[in-house]
Amino acid sequence: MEIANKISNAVVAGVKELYGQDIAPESVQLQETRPEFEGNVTLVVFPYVKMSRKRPEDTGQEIGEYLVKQVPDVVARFNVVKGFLNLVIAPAQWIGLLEEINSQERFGFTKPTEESPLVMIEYSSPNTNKPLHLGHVRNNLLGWALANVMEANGNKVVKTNIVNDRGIHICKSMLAWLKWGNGETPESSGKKGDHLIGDYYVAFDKHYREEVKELVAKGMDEEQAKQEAPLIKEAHEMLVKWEQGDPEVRALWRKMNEWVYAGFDETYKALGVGFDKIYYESDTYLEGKEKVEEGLAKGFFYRREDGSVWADLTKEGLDEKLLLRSDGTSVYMTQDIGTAKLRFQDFPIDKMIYVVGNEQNYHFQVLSILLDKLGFKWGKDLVHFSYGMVELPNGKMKSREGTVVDADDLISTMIDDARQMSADKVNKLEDITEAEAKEIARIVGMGALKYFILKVDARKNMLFNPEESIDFNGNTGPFIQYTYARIRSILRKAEAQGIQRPEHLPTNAELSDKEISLIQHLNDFAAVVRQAGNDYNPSCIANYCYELVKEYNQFYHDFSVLKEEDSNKQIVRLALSEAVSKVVRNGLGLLGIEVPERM
RNA sequence: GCCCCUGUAGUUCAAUGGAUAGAACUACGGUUUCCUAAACCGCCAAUCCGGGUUCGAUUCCCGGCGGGGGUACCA
Repeated sequence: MEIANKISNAVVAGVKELYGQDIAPESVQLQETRPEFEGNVTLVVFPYVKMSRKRPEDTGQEIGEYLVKQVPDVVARFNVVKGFLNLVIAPAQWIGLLEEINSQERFGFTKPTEESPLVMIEYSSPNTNKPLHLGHVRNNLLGWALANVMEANGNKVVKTNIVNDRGIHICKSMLAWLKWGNGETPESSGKKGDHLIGDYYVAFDKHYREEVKELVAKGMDEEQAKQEAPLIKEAHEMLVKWEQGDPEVRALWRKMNEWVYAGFDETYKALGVGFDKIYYESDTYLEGKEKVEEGLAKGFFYRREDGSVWADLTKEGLDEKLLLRSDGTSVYMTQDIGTAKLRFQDFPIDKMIYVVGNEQNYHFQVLSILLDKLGFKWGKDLVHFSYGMVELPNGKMKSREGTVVDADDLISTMIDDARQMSADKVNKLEDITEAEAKEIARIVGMGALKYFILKVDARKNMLFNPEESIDFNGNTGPFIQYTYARIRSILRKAEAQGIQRPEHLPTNAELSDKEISLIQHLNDFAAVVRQAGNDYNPSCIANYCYELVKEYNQFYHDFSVLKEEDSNKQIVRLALSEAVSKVVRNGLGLLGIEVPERM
């Protein structure tokens, strides 16, 4: 960055002196020089041809001459190809840059201060009637990664989760459990609590559909049958009892939710995600109603004849939106308003980020307007971090059709596969304990899963094929982890041999083009972290880590570190290796991917 | 119908408006006396179609076509 700044400023001065025009330093377009040309940094000169009124080649020549004259310690020499001015940077600059990268443990990160804005990130937000699936996994990994990225960009971050713990869906599970459960518990069955509840949800649906089918066979039309089926009526009665605070229903609800939470906690732990503050819908939905009444009193909303409450957003180019049903019960929007109220009471939020799938884009557009009207200062600029769906080869995941990829199954499969993979390797580590092997399999298996999901642009839908297991070779987490482990091995051996990297690198050390290019890429890390924060998109970090490691790997076969005779070169290579391992560790760390010291 | 997102090798993914659009997987062929072969190298292969803006468009704008999502008492 430092080098780019120096060049940018010099170009600004040059354009001023040569052509008498003022340009902004940020507008200067610099890029890495293509390997087929001599140079390290390339200035795109097309923007200046209008000012110079000369051919691109001549313009480049003039600017190049100016740079060599004015900043000789930075720009050693140059050449011009078409409209591209290729600059050769003085080697000492690169050494200085490498030294700087190595001197900072958290290179590229900005530390939050007391004055930093407080960003709250909501993610995960599960329903308590079924276990987590692959879609939730994407949500959780993105939420966690984004929280890390925001923090690395100098924000104070509060991670939060809103648990949808009430509603008709939970009543369905409860009812099924009462009818067919025979008192089954997680302990008695050996099932994880969330899976147990999920099974009863499925059981409800199965019996319910049978009932509907019977009614239809008797001549009732399908819509009516869906309303009239005894099971659904019973579930509704249970929901009413719940709302009335019926002790028995509430006790059962509490018990079964506890089972689910215990199950979720296991999954969260395996995924390596967590929260600073958890909200429950059962606590927030009444707050939402209150807030809506308040808005009604202030004239933001209106009540229809049937008693339902609406927001008219036609002026904003949207539709009218229901806020309270005619029977007075709350809807999704109401609950989100209530949750916002509690959150604002609990924290001085400057910015709110909701990690929620893109199927709810419209919902958040509306929520933003409503919160703004209701006086939440961050409402207008709330961020809906809208990520794409995970699709299966035959379409979307649908729990009713049994086409869901269960999170727990997927996690254990990945870890088992990683274990299998290392067992198959010819050169597997010998002096390894069982516990260590297990831990490595966990890190690698989870690394493969997390990277697979996080490398994809969050906004886009992505495809997961359950038939093909997630790869461990190529553009994958394990590939990066493996390189990291090898570098660590080199560093351990260097230390054992008493080879030390001095604080200041030898300024006269020679650098190859590839080494310079690697330093440039290391330096890019800071910009990538910033970009991830600005775009709310962690995927660029994943792809960056891959590129960096791939480049290092190519080196690895070209040069030796420990066997290099020239001590200056050896020290530089050691420093490079150390920098790569550090940047990769920090980069993957932002994504929630761990690195093994050996594998 | 209306609104939003999206379209890149056989497949899964990249590419601040910049030079010859990159990887990976798959197929085939090489490379271990050498810091961990979960590696490296080689080879085949793509911007949905038509306009526009620009010195320059996968990228921005308009129009088609294809895919996904949303659309007022589900969450």
